[in-house]
Amino acid sequence: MRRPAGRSNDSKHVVAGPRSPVASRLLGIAAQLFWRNGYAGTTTRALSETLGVKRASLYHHIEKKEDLLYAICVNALQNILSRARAGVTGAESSRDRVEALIHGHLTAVLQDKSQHATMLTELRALSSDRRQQIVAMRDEYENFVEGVVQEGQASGALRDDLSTKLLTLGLLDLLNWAIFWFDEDGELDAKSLASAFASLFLDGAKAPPTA
Amino acid sequence: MRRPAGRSNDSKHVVAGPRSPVASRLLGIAAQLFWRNGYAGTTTRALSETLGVKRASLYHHIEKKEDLLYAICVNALQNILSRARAGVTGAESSRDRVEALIHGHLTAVLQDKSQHATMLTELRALSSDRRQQIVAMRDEYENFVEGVVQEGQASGALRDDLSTKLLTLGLLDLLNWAIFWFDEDGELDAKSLASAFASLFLDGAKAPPTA
DNA sequence: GTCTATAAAGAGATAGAC
DNA sequence: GTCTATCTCTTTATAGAC
Repeated sequence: MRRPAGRSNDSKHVVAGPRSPVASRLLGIAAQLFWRNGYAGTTTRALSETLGVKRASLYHHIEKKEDLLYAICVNALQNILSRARAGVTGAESSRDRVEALIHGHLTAVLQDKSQHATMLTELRALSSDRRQQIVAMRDEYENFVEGVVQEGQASGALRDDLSTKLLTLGLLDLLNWAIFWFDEDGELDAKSLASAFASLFLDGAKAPPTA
Repeated sequence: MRRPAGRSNDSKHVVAGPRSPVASRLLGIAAQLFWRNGYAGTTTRALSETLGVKRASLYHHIEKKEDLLYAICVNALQNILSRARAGVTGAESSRDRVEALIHGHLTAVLQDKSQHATMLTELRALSSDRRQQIVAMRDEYENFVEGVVQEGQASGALRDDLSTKLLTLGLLDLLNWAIFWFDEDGELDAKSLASAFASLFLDGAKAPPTA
């Protein structure tokens, strides 16, 4: 788990690892604990106990704790980027593309809250080398979002009195941090939330003119 | 620093402590380190070195590391609640109240990013007793915001096809997480950002009808 | 692939002098 | 209010048997 995942064919290996029981559960468990207690606040003891193995057994699957954080970040970003791209590609109008982006982003992050939240908040704990790689992937995604917004402005679908950057950042704020309060067991499912937030972002919170 | 701050007159004591040099810098330094490295990732060694004293000297000012996190959370929430309340009180229309809330919230959190970011992301590291106190304060603030939104809907200023809760959560997402990318040395100052986000939230990102 | 045992370093916190 | 010195516990990680 030492090398960057890049976009090569072995990236799935980083994500799920060999099919053995512990390896397949490792990333998911780690993400849950990292999200709940933070990366530094999660001990290898807690990891091994949750997995049901002794501490030393962890080191058959990873070289060090940081490998888990790195794999989680790569995983989360690959996931959201591919989902958002897939959604946007199928859409026909600029407005549809923005809506597809919102749906893709929200369904991706809400389906795996722990991994995405960990990527968003614990990136700082990575070694400088790996952190730079993850930041580059994150920038790649943000540039993609910015491109969709930019195209929306150019086509006249989105307002252009606010800068592309600011619209993009506002949109990402709205989308990323729903992780903190979204309840998958609540009344609202991810798709409904996405529709509501698409309308909120595009049409605003103001009451429409009564005509 | 062991007892809850409540709203009593000694709350300033929790915030700034006695006027001695180290005590007055303690919370600010701690917030910066907690934000950069996380609470668990910040050692008392790092704290004391940044302050320029030996580690043992810290314990003249606090009983334990957690005291710092608790004081930062109390501080941040008192600050934002009083600013938002003050802004909203002066406004005349429902729309003005929403705009005042956005301005108050953003200027409060952007003026002290470290403390607010720490409160938002490191709350989990508090003891269960203190965490409950902070969550109660946070809920008090969120209820205040929800009240402003609710009143906006009742008065016809805000749309009511989306639930009060959802509008409130969307608004808080937009406002809270600007901490992550706002640059106080950048071109955009906090007031301009607040105006832009107020317009984005209320009017939406869609281009207005050309008519 | 998992285990017992242990190394080696780092953590939070305290005692008591000045 | 700060210091030196130290205690005690926990941490990540490794060695080597099974």
